[in-house]
Amino acid sequence: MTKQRQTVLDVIRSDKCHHTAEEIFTLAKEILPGISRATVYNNLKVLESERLIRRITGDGLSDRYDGSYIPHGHLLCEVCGRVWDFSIEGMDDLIKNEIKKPFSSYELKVRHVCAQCRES
Amino acid sequence: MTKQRQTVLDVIRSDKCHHTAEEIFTLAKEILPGISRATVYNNLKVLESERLIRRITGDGLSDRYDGSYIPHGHLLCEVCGRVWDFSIEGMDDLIKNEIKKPFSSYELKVRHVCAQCRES
DNA sequence: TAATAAATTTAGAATGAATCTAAAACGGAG
DNA sequence: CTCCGTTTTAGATTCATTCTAAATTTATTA
Repeated sequence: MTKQRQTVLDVIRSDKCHHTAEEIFTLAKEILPGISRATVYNNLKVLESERLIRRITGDGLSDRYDGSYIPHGHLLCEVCGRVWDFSIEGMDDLIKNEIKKPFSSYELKVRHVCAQCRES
Repeated sequence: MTKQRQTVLDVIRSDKCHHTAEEIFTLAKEILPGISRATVYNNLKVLESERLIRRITGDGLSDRYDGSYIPHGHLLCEVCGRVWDFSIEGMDDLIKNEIKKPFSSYELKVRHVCAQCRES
């Protein structure tokens, strides 16, 4: 665990909101001014493979990163791209019953327009 | 409905498999050799907005397009990117009960490695 | 602690899917 | 047929992400 990797993890964990790689890069630079974009991307991959973070695919917008491991749904604003969590109890069983095969992960993404974007 | 738009729709509907934009472009060129990549992308957007097709976001790989409107889950191979359908009865109610807000669409994506990719 | 091997970092170049541009072609209403 | 808005086209552009190769850091072993 290098100081760069720890910083990336700290940034992701320091906020309920789910940041993009670019936002994480900007925030990490405030702590380690010399950090490179490639290092952020490298570490996002490593941390994801260690299951310390989870990538939320952006549906055309940038991907975002989630520091929580508890399975949950994502409510994605189609306009600004921000993501909120919601619980999805029983989803695991629903999937197991349907596909009857091993699977590595799943994601439930619900698209809407958030209150803030609806106003403007 | 131009002949280009009809061709794109025909290509998407002519196969159970869910093609990428590039594959649709290649297949459309066999029917209309002069068709341009931009036209394929334009029409994919138009057809999606008319709810005649649905975009399946590729999770890092290319997006794919689905000619079916019936809500269903997608089983995505992490290696080759191909997508299979499965049914998700009761999902609509599950989401409505959880988020209690209007939403425009949702997608359940399950990731695995398909039999073919597991072999090689 | 020194020597060596392995992993990580860095800046910038490269990739590739998707979008944009502006000019040309098309299509439908009258 | 004529006009005007829409669509098409080729190619340039964008932008997130990945790759590269050299330099640095970290870990291992002596």
